[in-house]
Amino acid sequence: MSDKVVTRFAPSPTGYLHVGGARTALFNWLWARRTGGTFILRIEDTDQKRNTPTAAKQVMDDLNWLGIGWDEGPEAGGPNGPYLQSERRDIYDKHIRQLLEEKKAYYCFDSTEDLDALREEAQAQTGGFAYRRPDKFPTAEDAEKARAEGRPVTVRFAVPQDEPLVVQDVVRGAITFAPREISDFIIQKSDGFPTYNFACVVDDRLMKVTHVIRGQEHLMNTPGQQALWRALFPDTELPTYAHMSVTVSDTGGKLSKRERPKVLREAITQMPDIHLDKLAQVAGLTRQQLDSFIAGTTAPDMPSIDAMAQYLGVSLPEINIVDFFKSGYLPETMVNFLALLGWNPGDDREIMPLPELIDAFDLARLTKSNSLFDRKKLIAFNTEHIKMTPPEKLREHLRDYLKVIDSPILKGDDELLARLIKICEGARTLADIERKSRFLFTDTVEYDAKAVNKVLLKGDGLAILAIVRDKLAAMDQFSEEKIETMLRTLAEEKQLGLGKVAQPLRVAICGNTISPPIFDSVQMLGKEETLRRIGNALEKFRADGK
RNA sequence: GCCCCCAUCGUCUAGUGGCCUAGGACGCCGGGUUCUCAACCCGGUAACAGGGGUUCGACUCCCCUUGGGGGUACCA
Repeated sequence: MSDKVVTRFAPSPTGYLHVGGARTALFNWLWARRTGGTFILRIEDTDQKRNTPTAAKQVMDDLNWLGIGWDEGPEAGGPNGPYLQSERRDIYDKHIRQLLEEKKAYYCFDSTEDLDALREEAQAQTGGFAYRRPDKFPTAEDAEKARAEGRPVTVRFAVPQDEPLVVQDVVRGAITFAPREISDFIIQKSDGFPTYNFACVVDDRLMKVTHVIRGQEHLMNTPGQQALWRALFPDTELPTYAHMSVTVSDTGGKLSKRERPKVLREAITQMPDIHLDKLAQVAGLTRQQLDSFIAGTTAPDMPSIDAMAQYLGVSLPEINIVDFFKSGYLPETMVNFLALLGWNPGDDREIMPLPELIDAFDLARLTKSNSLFDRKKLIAFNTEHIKMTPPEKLREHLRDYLKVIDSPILKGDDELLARLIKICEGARTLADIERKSRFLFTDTVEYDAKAVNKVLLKGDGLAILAIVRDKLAAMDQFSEEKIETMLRTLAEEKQLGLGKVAQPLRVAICGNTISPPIFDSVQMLGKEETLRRIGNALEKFRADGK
């Protein structure tokens, strides 16, 4: 088969794109790029209960941030659209009718309670459940009657029972399933929508998908889907399947969206003196909603969670792709890191720019076993990527980051951002740069008690600070070189390490012991503001200390 | 319960029967550099889950046990 490769990412739009989904999207995308093929984005919105109206947009935003663009799909269009399954109802209906006519599918009128009872019974007997196919299929008239009586009408696919179902998988080889293990599954729900297992097969065929790359959680669906494919499209070739390993969290269990609310809830429970009314207000929740969240019965939406975490100073594990964005990771880092979860180039390369990644990617090198998402290693990757990203590009990333967290540094122009990047060399995340430099853009200094105590109150930090103030005041040229010379000379004169001189000054101007190099920090703050802050500090802590 | 998948340092992994006294990366530990945080430099620690086979020879092949993961929906 020499046809062009076609892959697809088919998320159900239930919320933000999380790392697992991003990895699936990435592998499909990489394979399409590697082979010069097509990458399709298809939105699987067949569950009316679960879909939120903005979720598809959120997923697309996240993919775009990662740089994973689709050749066909929503917004991009394409010859095999529409790409929202909710807009393809007539297509599914047609194929359902075909199966019904060919007696390859049949109507069912069971209620939820009926099915529960059947399952319970099967559980007790054999341990496995397979829907018992009726000897005679209900007719269309029967279905009409049932509908009129208000009973639920679904359609099930009659899974062929004559031979074992063998799935050929790129990563796992041949996997054999006994046909009786595969139940006659529902292909059309009582609300008329197709189920995932059905829509997926129809669309993969109609969209000419050649490679289905997805998580291991879909492995058990595959024999049924393949049987359906053969029933629907005899004499056509099945796509190639690759079931990737799953990624689990390093905080314990499964990498799940529920982790963030969980961590926050635990943090709240452990804080003895929290003003809960204030917290509710910060989160934009009623007190009742907050109590319900703390009790573990509900989880508020993401902005509320974020707001509370920020207010309480709790850092939550990043799960969604936007979380990583907001934590100051570069998209290049995420792509590189995610690619290496369940795949490797076969040599010792790890930090790889995108073109290299694409060039090296190969489905044949997918890993079989599950992997843990190691945030420590992610940070190391980000540090490397920050180092190797060209300054202009990094500046764009920084500006995007500042926007998303709404930082006061946003006021700075390009030249200034470029300088911050330069003097914050070695930063691990964009958040490092922001945190360090923020003091340059705020009017008031928030003093960190520990830093003040250690650097200003203990020893003669204040005395040195006073001298530094006078020396700075006397300078007519306020360049970082002059400032450096002055501070070094002073340290030498006093027979002190530079730290003894620099640290009091640092705490005075930024409130803690962390900032960009002191000479740059002072110069950028400016003479007037630096002197003002030193003055404030002297006044405040001389009084306090005595 | 039943079905399916997986199993090398703490973590991600290389390894496709002899090249393995098991390699790399992150972490961790020790040392160096340093105005803070980082970054950087040098060194070190650490793994083939257990038991049976097959073979002249098993990390590599087979079986069992154990452990982990997934599925078992009118969710995808």
